[in-house]
Amino acid sequence: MQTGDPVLAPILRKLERVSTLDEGDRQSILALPHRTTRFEAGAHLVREGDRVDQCCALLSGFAYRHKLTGRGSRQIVSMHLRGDILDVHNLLFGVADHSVQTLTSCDVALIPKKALLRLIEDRPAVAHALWLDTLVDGSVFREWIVNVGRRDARTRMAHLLCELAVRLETEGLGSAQQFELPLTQEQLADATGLTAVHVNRVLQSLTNDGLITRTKRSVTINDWDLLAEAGDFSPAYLHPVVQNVD
Amino acid sequence: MQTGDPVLAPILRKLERVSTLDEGDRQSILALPHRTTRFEAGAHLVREGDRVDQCCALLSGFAYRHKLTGRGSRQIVSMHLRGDILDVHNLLFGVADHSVQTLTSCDVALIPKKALLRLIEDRPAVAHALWLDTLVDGSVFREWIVNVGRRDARTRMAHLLCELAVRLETEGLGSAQQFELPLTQEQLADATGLTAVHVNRVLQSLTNDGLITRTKRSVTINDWDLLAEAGDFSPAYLHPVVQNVD
DNA sequence: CGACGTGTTGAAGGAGCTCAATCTAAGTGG
DNA sequence: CCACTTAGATTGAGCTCCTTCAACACGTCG
Repeated sequence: MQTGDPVLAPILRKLERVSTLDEGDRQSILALPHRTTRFEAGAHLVREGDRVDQCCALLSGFAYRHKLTGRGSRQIVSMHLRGDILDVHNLLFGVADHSVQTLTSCDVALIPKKALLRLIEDRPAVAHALWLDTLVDGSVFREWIVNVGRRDARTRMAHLLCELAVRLETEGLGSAQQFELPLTQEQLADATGLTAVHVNRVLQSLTNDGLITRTKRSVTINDWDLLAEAGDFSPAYLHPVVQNVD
Repeated sequence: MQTGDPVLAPILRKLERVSTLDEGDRQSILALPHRTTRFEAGAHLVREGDRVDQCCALLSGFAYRHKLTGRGSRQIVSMHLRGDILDVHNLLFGVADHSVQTLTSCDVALIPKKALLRLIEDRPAVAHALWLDTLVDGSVFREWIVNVGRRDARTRMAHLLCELAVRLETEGLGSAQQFELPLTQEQLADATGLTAVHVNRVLQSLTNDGLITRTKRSVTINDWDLLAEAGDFSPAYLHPVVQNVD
């Protein structure tokens, strides 16, 4: 992140990766009223069932969304990093249907719902960009359904690592070769629908096969092609760039 | 479905369940240019990788979206019935990131992408409604991740049955007690991340416990509360009604 | 130091898978 | 109307991937 950037620049950059905005659109996004708050790791930004009247956008750190089953187990449904808007849905829904929690300490911009709704009315291109953003979200959700539904544990884990690597690199937070993985094995388990114990074994399997190297929370991908192959990963579902929408 | 309805009425009804439209919005939706086509069961409406320049909306019958893994297994990521727009995402993405296939024979309205894009520009309320529709889609995807990731086979199956029952009833296609289930056990397996054999056993388990009764492809839910309990089901994620968005 | 969160390891059990056979219902053609 | 085919449902048996439980290791932080 360049210093001197406007506070909301990461959000703008994220939107501009998938959408085209003009100068007026850009200015009105950067000028959104907001309150920047630092949250500690593990803080709840939104709880399932909350009435929400502001929108959270991640300026730094990592967060995730999750749901609890009635039996008490937890499923992480998405991971988020800098630039991600965490709850556009809450903008239009009244009540949160899932929780959002920080993974690391995070800087979060809290934007009043009304200001965003006004922006959407005034700036169709921004509305369009936000919509596209939720569509990309949807695409990632679909891939996650496939991942937990139809891939075995090792493949699932490799897939998740690949996704994180690509997204981190896209956002300029490390190379696809080497990045910080701020998830505990328990959290990795909740993201992959496994148990922490099995995550541990699967990580060992990937490590022993030389696909990755781990030191604490840092992951090195030794051979991208091999890991992508092991994870049945192809990045199209991330819709990383603007596509031709004639 | 009332006879004499405009052809696109089911789509309008669906949108109006989650959003508020005025008379002009309504008219412009109903006046969308389109071609109505009948597809046989099992027809591909969209294939992963296709360039798409029209949008499919279901007027009758059942369809589903799915992705294939590199290992050849299939995961159904969502079910669709009358009134559902099957590929809004393709409206904004250039290339389909998953396939859409009919389950039964279907009447499908094919709407040119350009017409829809123009509608979105001209009618902010319609754009808003379509966006909300994709947000509801997203919410359902999240619940499916939870279902496949964290619930055991029996619970998963019961959950899917509950979802279908609620959605069918909402759309006026049968009561929540009794409805047609047009999925083979193989397709149910692909929707739940199980195998057809195990789906069979789980259905037997639900039947033997008296929760449901099956005859061919028709399902009767004997005790809604019990099935919902067995399926860890609560319908909030379907966002069935307009919520207060002040 | 002790407590706690996280990672690691082992052993045992089970939920769900695989494979393969059988059954049923609904065509389809003669 | 019957022989034949075929898609789907059902059943059994064996196996395996992943879970569960429980112990221990390690680092950090009060």
